[in-house]
Parts: sequence; structure tokens; C-alpha cells
Amino acid sequence: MDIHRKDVHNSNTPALCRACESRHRGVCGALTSEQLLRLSKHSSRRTIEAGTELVGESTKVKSYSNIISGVVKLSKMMADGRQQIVGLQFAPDFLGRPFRSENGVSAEAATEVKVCSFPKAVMERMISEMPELEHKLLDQTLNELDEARDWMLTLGRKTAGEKVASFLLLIATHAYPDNEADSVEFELPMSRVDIADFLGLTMETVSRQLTKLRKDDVIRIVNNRQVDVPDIPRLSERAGF
Amino acid sequence: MDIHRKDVHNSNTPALCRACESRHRGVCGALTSEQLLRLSKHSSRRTIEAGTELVGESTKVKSYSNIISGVVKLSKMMADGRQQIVGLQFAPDFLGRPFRSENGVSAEAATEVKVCSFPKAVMERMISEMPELEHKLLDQTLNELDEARDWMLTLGRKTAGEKVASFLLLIATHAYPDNEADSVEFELPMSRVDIADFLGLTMETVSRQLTKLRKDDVIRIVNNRQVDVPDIPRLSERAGF
DNA sequence: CGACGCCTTGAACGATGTCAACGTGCGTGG
DNA sequence: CCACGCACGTTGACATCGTTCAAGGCGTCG
Repeated sequence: MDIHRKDVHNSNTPALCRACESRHRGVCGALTSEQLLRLSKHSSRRTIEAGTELVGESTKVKSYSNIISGVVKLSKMMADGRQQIVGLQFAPDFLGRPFRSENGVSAEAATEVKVCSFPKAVMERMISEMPELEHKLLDQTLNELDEARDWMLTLGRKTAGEKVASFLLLIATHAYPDNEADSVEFELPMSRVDIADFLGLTMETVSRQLTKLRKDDVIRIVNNRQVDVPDIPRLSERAGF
Repeated sequence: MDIHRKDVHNSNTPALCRACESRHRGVCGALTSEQLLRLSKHSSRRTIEAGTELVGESTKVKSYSNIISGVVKLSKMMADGRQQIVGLQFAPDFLGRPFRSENGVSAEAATEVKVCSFPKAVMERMISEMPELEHKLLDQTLNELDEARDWMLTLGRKTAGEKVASFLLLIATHAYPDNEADSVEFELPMSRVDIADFLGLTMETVSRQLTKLRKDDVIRIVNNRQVDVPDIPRLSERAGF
């Protein structure tokens, strides 16, 4: 937090960044005030409403972004329309596929999302000049790879009930990364259809499994989006742990 | 190839590396002769027979490796024994999870495998000193992430028939990365059980789908391991493309 | 109030899993 | 060299889980 205070009094830190929740998180955390200044010359903050497509599956990428708040879903679609969500991104994740013009996934705002974007070229030049930046990027990418592989186990080997429980657990941990208590309540960042697309199930099966968890008193469903988990370890068991 | 010729006459290039098929591929491709020399002081080449565990799921990593030849399978297991293969690695992939003591996956030789290993500490010091090395690592990690996400679509949304076809296609492309022709023949690097664990199916279902592809003349099964694909585009269709 | 989006519930169906028998190739020991 | 056992794969009959299709509930907005 000392660094943060310093920034406040450091006239070099761009105004845009000084108030930014992610100034010291994600890739920006690797930058000095001077570097930040350079990047911020070209960056812009935007608020994007839920449902907006940020990046198309086969569109050229022209900019990168940092997620300031909200949830972004990454998905892939087959020719006949079958869809699979292949990842969720939260603040302060970096959004975009470096060193490739094509993307391979489409990114869509699941909730309202705030991002800070900069042009591809500027970002790539800075990456090549700053090992620290690339290191951060590698670190995030390795984490995403770990998460993707965890999810492959879920997709390939878990039952519908375990899948739904795993999903709730995932959201709970990401919504409150350092929650120590045994209970949480949170808002689901997406619809039943999206959850189904994330779990490789149908909407109906997701719905049935949620009511099953509710009837077994593992969760409380306040309304369609709001969920209480009184006993996280019990939910963990249901997820196959 | 000029670089390679130079190496042959360059007494600085370690003998171990001079004859190495991966000298100019993978992470080693990022190194100069001098750097290679430094790394090779601590590296050792080993041949590992099929079925040997290289890294345990929760064991501390003490070394990293480059795959020289063969196929390594990465897998995760649930408490009750259900298993999911979450990735296959081929030469010249880098094996090991940098910047983490725990692994999260276990690595096992699917075929006979040749690797070149070096101690964790040496590798990590070199990474921190050489941006080029870290760049290569980021590049490979991004590729693995892309592949993991492709596979999530396969696991979550494809039918058993499409899954098996996708698997054959994956092996075909990795066994012959730059095959231009419409036909291939190759040896499957793993058993039916392993294939099932990769596809999130049972061995029986894999077997049935393979015979179905054979009866439909999409593939020829020479013996349990040897497969001919006379018409790759036709196999692609079966895979959902 | 009606229409619409989103979700839930029910009933029937179908794809994949389970369980068990059988086949095939291969190495080992008689 | 054969007989046997064993590992691996195939095939069949049946069970099960998740999907499909269809109806209905609930909240919101015009």
C-alpha cells in the first residue's frame, strides 16, 4: 500500500491510472509510473453492458484489455451452433491473445464489464521491451492453463450433479478470492443457458441439479441469480472432492 | 540451417546438444551456444520406457525437461480413481510447471520417451536472466492453452463418434505436423483405456466407435495400434468440422 | 392485462455406461 | 512346439443418466 500512496503524490502517474482499482494488480502491477504513463497515452476506459461481444471467434484482434470489473466469458462454437464456454475471466485478468492475429475464442461480457483497452501494437512493443511485463503475462497464462485443465477433468469425468456443484464453487472462490468462512452468498454472473454451456450440459439438467441441491439443503436459491451456500465443505463434497 | 552448420564447427556448442534433434526447436532454440553450454553442464539425457511416471500429481518438481522424442500424457485423477488426460506433449515441448512447487498434473510416458532434463534452480535462474527464454515459454504456454480450450469443446459438446474422430485427427496432425496429403497412416501412441481417459469416455465406447469408423470405411485398423486414414477430410467431417 | 424472457418440471427417448462373455496376440514354462 | 495364462481389445445385453420435447410457472415491462 506504500507504493499506492507514493503514486497518489507522484505527478507522473496518469490520472486515469491513479484512480484505477487495478493499478497494482494484473499486468499493470508490473509497470512503473513512467511506463504506465506511456501506455496510458493510448489507453481508454470503457464500460460494456452485459451481453456485448468484445472479440469475435475469428476476428482480427486490434486491441488488448485489462478487466477492471465484471465477468467475461470466453467461448467456442461449432458450425451447427453447439457452444462451449472455455473460460471465465475476472478482474484483473488480461484479455486478448498475444502474438496471434486470430483469436480462436470469442469473448462476451457476462455481466456489465469495465475494461481498460490499448492498441495491439503499443502493447506488443512494450511487451518486447519489458521482461517484467512478459513475466506477468506468462504467469497469468500458466494460471489459465491450470484452470483449463481442472475444467477438463470436470467436463470429461464428473456427473451432472458434480458439475453444477463445481461451478458454484468456482464462482464462490472467484467472487470472494480470500473468503475464509464456511459460508458465502453471491450472485451468479450468468444465465442457466450459459452455465449449461460452461458445463457441457443442457439448461434443463442444470436447473434440475440446482433444485436437487436446494432440496438437499446444500444451497438456498434466493432468486434466479442469488445463491446462498451455508456450508462450503458440503458443497465441495458434492463437487467430487 | 546455417546456424546449425555454424554450431557443428563451434567448439562452444556442447557435444550433448550438437547431436540433439531439438537443438533449434523449443526452448533451446532461444539459446546461444554459450547459454547452451551453461545449461548443458547440468543437463542429462535419459530414455524413459512407456508407462513410467515422470512427475506425480502432487509431488514437488525438482527438474524440468525438454521432450526429444515420444509422447507424454498429462493427467488428473479424482479421489475415487476417475481419471482424465488433460494434455499430450510431443517433441520439442517443454515439460514442467515453472514458478510453482506443486504440479497439479501427473506426467507419464505414453510411448518410449527421450528427454533432456535440468535442475529446477538452474532453469529458473536462466529464465529470469533471459527474456528470450521466457518468451519461448510464453509462446508454448499460449499454444497449450489454445489446445486445452479446443479440447474443452470436444469434451463438453461432441458426441462419442466425434470425439474419437477428433482424437485420430489430433494424433495424425501431431505425428506428421506438415503433412499436406489427404491420407496418413500412423501408430496410436496409447491404449484404448488411455484414449477413453482423454476423451471422457469408456474403453468400450471408444472401441465401438473405432469399429464404426472402420465399417464405414473412414479408417482402416491394421492392428490395435496401427491406423490408416485414406481420406482426412472425411475424418474431419466425422469430427464435427 | 397480456406478452415475453427466463426458468422449472414432467414424460419419453436415446446415447453412453456397466457388466459379462468372448476373441486375439504374445510370452512363458512345460 | 504346444498349452496356458495374461493383457488388451471387441461385442452383446441391459441399465442409467442426461437429453429432448412439451407444458406450465414466475416476474417484468409495455
